[in-house]
Amino acid sequence: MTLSPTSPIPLYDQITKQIKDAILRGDLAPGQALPSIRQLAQELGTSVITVKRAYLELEREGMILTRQGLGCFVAPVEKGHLETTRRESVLAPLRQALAEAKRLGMTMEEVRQLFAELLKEEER
Amino acid sequence: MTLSPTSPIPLYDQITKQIKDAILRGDLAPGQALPSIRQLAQELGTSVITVKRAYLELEREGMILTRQGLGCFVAPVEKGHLETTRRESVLAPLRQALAEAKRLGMTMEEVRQLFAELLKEEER
Amino acid sequence: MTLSPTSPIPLYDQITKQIKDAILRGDLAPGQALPSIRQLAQELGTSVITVKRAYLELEREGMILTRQGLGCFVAPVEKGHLETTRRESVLAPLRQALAEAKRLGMTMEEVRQLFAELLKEEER
Amino acid sequence: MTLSPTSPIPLYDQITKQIKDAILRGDLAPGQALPSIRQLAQELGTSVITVKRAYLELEREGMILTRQGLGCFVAPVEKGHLETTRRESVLAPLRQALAEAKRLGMTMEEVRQLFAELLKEEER
DNA sequence: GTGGTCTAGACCACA
DNA sequence: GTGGTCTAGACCACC
Repeated sequence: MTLSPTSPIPLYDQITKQIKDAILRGDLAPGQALPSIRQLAQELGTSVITVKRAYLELEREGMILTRQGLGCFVAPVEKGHLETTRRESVLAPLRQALAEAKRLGMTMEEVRQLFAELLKEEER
Repeated sequence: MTLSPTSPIPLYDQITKQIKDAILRGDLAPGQALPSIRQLAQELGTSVITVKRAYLELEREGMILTRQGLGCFVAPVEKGHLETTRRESVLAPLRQALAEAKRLGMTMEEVRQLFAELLKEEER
Repeated sequence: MTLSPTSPIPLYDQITKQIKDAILRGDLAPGQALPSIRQLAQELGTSVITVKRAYLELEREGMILTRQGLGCFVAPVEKGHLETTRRESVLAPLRQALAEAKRLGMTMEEVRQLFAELLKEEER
Repeated sequence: MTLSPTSPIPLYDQITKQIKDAILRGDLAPGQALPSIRQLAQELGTSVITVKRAYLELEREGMILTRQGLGCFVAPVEKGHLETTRRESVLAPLRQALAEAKRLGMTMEEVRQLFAELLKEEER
């Protein structure tokens, strides 16, 4: 896990996002312990407060649980809910692209072509 | 043109974006005069400075020109450049979606399906 | 004579400067008549007010004289004064360059080299 | 650092310029923290916004980085780029002087003499 | 503590 | 009329 201190994205958001991705990817399984706040802060070269805020955010979203004195753990979620979240994470920017295309008076056919070009690039 | 004062996006960014879209869409032709800073500020119920900042940003990006004492005008841009910018505006979120998918360990085939579903929804 | 309406330099300044240069260059001799304000305004595609302001500026600097009902004329200046002004016009930016070099902690030797390089480029 | 409130040069430009010079001179090293916006504003007896605008301009030019909640820092630039910028800062007014000389029908030899005289004055 | 945004109102220069 | 600059003071988000 790495942080970009110059990015316009807040540090705590960067942490939140990376942990969330790991959970959605399945790299962090439900029930698994997260690194302690202090440990992670040291590892990332940032302050304890920043990591704390990231964990707080994740807890608010129901992704993790905090058990006093024991640490933080990945929340036990249904597989279906996880899958939905995964899909939504990708659908959101796709929707944004379509909205932008509409605002610019682009036809859906044009967007489809742009998307096809992009996929080809990826496959190279 | 309308502003959402509750949006997390700064007002001046909202203004910048909408004018940029209008130019890319062709609704504002090169050489055409933009509404005066004061007039637009009054129309949007915002401050003169907020509009000015939006115009300043557009000028920096080369989208508009400002002539002291006369007003602001859409910059004379090559059509090719305009088209490139149009494409990029849609490509950017599409790229973001692909990057997100990769981070989540999704296959390109899955992304293609999500995109197809979205387009179907749109056509309804 | 041409004007750049998008330049940050005010239109009236652009006019003032070009007439001044013509006088210093000797293209406009002392006593010679300048084009009428209206004529010049039309030629430049600008307003009468702007040209008037340029002429006013030149009169204030003693470069031209206005004779009611007759028009404007290049002022009769001593040749020595003209020569001094010519030198000063070039010395001013040279001084600025030296001042800038000092502020950046550059040695005079370095500046001399930069100047020599520039002259070589010119001779090509 | 000092400001001249009567100068035709905007205050924020004066600030921008002085900080830029300090960086090019090497007085402010890459990574070094700049004074906080509020602190500098108080020190200069000007408004917070004026300083902020100066910093914004420096950031756009890539001279400094700003990190939310931490402050502003001199950007890590390659030494070569710094040197190029240094040279250009002095070359620009030199070029202007040559252009002016040409407009006045002066020979390059005359300009060379003017430059030599200036350097002599400096050495006194 | 830091920077980011926004307001209301003033004064000046330009066309 | 237009844009360009500056002020004083407010509220928010981040670290």
